[in-house]
Amino acid sequence: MSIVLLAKNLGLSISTVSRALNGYEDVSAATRERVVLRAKAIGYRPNPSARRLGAGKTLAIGVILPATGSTGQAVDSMYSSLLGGVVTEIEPAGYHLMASMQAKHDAARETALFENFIRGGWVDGLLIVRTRVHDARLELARAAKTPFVTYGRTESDQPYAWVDTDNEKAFHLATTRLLDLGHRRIALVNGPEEYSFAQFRRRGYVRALASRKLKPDPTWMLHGDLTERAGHELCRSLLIRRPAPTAFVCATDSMAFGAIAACREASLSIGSDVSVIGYGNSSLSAFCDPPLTTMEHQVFENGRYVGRALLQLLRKEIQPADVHYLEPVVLVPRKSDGPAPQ
Amino acid sequence: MSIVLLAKNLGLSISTVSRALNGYEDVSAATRERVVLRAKAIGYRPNPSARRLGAGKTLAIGVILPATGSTGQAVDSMYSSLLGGVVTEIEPAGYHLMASMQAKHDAARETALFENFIRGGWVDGLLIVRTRVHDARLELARAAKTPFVTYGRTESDQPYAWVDTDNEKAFHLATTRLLDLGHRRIALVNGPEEYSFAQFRRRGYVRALASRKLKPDPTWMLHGDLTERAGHELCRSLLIRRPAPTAFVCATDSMAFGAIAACREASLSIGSDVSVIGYGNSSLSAFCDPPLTTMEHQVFENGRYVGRALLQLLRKEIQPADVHYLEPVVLVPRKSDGPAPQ
DNA sequence: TTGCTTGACAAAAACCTTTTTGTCCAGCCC
DNA sequence: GGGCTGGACAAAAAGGTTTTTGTCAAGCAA
Repeated sequence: MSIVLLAKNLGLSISTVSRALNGYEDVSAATRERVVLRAKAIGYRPNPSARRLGAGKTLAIGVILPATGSTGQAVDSMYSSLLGGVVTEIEPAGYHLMASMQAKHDAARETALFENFIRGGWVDGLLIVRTRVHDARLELARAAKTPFVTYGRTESDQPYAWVDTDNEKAFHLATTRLLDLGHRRIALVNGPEEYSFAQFRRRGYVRALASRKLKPDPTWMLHGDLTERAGHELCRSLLIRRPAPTAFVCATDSMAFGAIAACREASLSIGSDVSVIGYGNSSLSAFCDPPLTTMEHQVFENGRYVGRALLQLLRKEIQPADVHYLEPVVLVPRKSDGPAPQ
Repeated sequence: MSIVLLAKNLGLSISTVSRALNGYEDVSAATRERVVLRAKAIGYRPNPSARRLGAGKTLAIGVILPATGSTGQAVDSMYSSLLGGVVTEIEPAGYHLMASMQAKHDAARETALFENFIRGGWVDGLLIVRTRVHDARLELARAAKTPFVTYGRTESDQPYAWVDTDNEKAFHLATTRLLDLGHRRIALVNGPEEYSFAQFRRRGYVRALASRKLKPDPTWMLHGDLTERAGHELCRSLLIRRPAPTAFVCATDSMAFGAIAACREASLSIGSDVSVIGYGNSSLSAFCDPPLTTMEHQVFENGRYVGRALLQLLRKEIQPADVHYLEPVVLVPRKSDGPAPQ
């Protein structure tokens, strides 16, 4: 059921049918309606491949998800929500999501995948997630003139479109809360240093300490994978020091659960002997014991923002510099933190 | 950098260049090598859109992920691993993954998405996940002559390609373990009845009870979403009965965590007063308190199997009936279960 | 020599749109 | 009446491959 048949069926030319369906102005309202109705009636759907070739657009947005976990085979569930938001916005506009995955710490493959996506002409736009402090992907995308939005900021001398959560504010908030509870020995169980979110979080933590005239101790600011395992090990390594920390601010809920496990092994009571704050408000955080004090942000809504921004960039309605959305974060107080032990 | 330029550059015809790059036999080895080398040298990449139109293939595999969670915005993290496995296999073959998402309980949208994917010619093959007992998607895919592999089985009068975990065996195993520990009042905290995996799990549970001459009580076989919240509520509703269950077999680790929370609220000690077994061996299950006894299966590897099967189906090397892979499941004993209280 | 096969390459068709350019006619102004 | 404008549609080009069909010379048998 090609456009040729539809045109023949209507007694019109191919071009008129095409223009009618694509909303051009140089086709009369009566004709347009006739075309649209008949197309629907006989179930005509334009062939995406031909449409892509003809229009020079792929109608696809590319995203490469970073695999994490000890086996390098899992994906942070946060990205599911993010992509859900993106899809919600782009699908009504006829765009689809082309997803790939990238093993952990495999820079060569990462670049190859990226090159393939953008230079190979697979996608019209890109979503770049888990930005690094210095992120080569931006240069690649720019060189290929492929519009993109990053989820997370990075250091760049040129304007770029980004959506991010206020990591610095979040960790300032969490650390301040612990300070207010009387804690003075607060450890930071952070994500990998290379990622910019980790830098922002550290900055928030340091700023909060500094505002109380406390000097941050670098040996209490540790980095690791965003996993329970890493949280567990980092926390354990901190707990054997003397004096030991009385509180932990963790980069993710997963890390916090690992940290809690380590505290428990050290026979510390969570929420009284030691305080732990997570990040992400995972579905589990309300049901664990004790319920986890954590930071919530609206990942799905951020995804929608990203999707809208991508569409507008593709339509050249806005410039990359116009997309700077910093989402506020709220603290969800539960029971995993409490007054510092005296 | 089109194939025209490359051909001109080589002094060959377009067709010879195309056939050389695509491994046809009617081009001499010397010429082929020359073409491949030059293509690499000048960075020629075939335009995917043109290739798709020319060959009548999209080089894409479609998958529609089921959104879950109370907000309907999250995706079971299991699918990340599954898709990781799929991507690992199909990308070297030049295929990409086109992903969409589907809100919970939105049958109309589900069908529309599916129709669009297959009738609209967006993909060459499909991965159908979270199969229902009666699943209309199979008919749609068959009608459109789109090859597909299901993850999970379903009731169908025609052969179809499926990959599944041995849910029945898994729950037989878990239930038997609890029976061996002396439990007699074992509740099943299952997923939504419409999904076939829930049926298999119930069957395994029932079979295990029957093999000990125990009559399964339907009011102890509950269904709910695969979330902590649902696990929590279902378990709570069971605990207020008299006599109350002494053990819970749960459809996912998430449900198990919810169940554990409910038990704790009832002041029951997990692993002694009451036993809980999960499913999935989530990364958290080893770090919670007590560590969760659960069932492990190799989702990533299953994804690889799915990917390979899809490629072979697309190449018509095998028939759907040749793809019947039932993955065994292993129990990971930890501390959330123990001897029945007397 | 003729006719057939085969190997290696080339020409052209096909894939199905979108976009650009062209046509034609009615209406209008001077 | 000549020339211009604009509305509505049509013709043709463009997009870059793959696939089908065609060509031509070399090799070989009868």
